[in-house]
Amino acid sequence: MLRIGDFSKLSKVTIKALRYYEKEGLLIPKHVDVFNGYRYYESNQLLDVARIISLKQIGLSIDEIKKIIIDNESLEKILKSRKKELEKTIFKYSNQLSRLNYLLEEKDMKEEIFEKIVPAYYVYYKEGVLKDYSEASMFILESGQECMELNPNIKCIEPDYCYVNYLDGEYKDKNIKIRYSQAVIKADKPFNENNNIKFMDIPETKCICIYHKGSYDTLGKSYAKIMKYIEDNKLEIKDYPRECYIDGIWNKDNVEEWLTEIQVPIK
Amino acid sequence: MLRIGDFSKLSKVTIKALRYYEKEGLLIPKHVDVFNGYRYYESNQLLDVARIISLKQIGLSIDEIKKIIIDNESLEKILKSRKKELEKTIFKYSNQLSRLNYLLEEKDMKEEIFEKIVPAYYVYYKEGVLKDYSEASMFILESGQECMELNPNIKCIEPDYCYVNYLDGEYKDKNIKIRYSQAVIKADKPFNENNNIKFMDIPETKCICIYHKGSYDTLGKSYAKIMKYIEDNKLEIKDYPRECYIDGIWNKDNVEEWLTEIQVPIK
DNA sequence: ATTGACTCTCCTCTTAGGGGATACTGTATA
DNA sequence: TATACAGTATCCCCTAAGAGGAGAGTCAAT
Repeated sequence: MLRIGDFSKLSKVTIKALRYYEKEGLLIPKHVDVFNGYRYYESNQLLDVARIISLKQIGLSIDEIKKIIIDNESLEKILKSRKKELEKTIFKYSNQLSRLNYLLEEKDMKEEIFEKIVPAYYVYYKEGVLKDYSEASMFILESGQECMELNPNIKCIEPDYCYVNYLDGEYKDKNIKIRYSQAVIKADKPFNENNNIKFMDIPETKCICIYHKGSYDTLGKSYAKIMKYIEDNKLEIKDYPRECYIDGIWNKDNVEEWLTEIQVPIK
Repeated sequence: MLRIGDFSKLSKVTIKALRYYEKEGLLIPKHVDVFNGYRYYESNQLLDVARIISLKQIGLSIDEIKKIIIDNESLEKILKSRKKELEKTIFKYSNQLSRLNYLLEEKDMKEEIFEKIVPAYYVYYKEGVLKDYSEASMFILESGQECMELNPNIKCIEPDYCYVNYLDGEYKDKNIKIRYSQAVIKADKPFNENNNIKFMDIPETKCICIYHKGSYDTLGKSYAKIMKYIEDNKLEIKDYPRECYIDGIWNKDNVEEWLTEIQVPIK
């Protein structure tokens, strides 16, 4: 019979861990002295501790190991679920590494691009063609008015979520095909549509995002950055980028304070 | 000014997290109402939260992010150290996956092989050639006696650690070249050696291990298992396997209870 | 005035033990 | 035989990054 210290040295498992495994019911010493509480292990319990260590070394949690050893659950089932989890984990960390390398390669190392999951929304939208960018704000304003006339009781969500998609495949500065969308609160009855104003559900989407501060003249730079990022990290674009307006002429006089977010939906 | 709920929706960061970041000094709301404690954020703080999220998404801890944002430490330094850590992490999980796949491929899925770090020891050893395996126990016994005669005050470590290496490159059942080693407590003066008994330090070693229960006749099966494991997981053997004796004829009458551990040093 | 949605602080919980305090035991030495 | 010291026991606090919930206060609309 071995006292805990010797058993610990033989098994190379710390005394703390052995006591913890006992508490969890994973490894009960063969004998515990009634008077002084000393734990006594038998050398063949090294087999039991080896099993625990082996399972730990493929990354199973104590709870999972308990399921296997105590509740006699199917090892295969647990291993398969662990495998899936492990593959996900490795994918996650590979992603992180890729982003990290991207950052280290950039000279300025601007850590401003991030990922988020944009929830599902219900939006009205209007498409149109602009002669040039200066018409954009008017287009947006008119879309809102037209929708309100059509549906006087409609309400935008709060906080606001509205964005523009550029529907041309390439960059243009004339005859720009545009779609303006604004998230609204769904009502019991469907809203009225017309030739211009339509409604649709947009699903939850994972997006790569960047905030753009200041004038819209330099938006192109932010687009370029985010596109380079997506390319470098081998991500796949799933839909038109969304240009979301947060602060602008409507609430900030100083153009330096305008804030726009570009969201690129990815797979 | 945005209340925490709206700021949370805009940034897609939970309220709990926002409060936590404030507590950590990472993101202080622009204004806190003195009377009711309400936090008010400005929309341009979305840029700050984006930076935090971006750094979190390459796996930096809050403490590391604090170093960057609050203490203004070199981003490059932190990113590089994170990169090293990340590469280690990915290696670790890839290892786990490889072991997991090994287990899933085996029909019986015996999770009995494990890895451990065997500490450094100081050992005496004796080499010799056995006519066949039946001579082994005698060889071991005589080694011990010879060493004791040479060094009457020598003491083995407790618990015992002793093992045999088979020095032939291939399997043999006659004229087996063997080395028996036993860990002892180092003394102030070096011990006496002779032509048979030598001393050496063995360094700390990472080993793949398996316990073998029962008669030595079936040790070959355990060797085969562990070697297949090492091959399947593409590990590199660094030294002769150690056959460590834990329980045997000296303390257990029943051969079924004999316990032996095979340790294969790897890189 | 009331209701319901928001917000506040404070508390506990999560993993797998590690570190340390304090008290008791067992054994070897003087 | 007394003592020193190494080993063991239990108990409590700590980890990271919030999540979950309790209980109380606050805001805006009806």
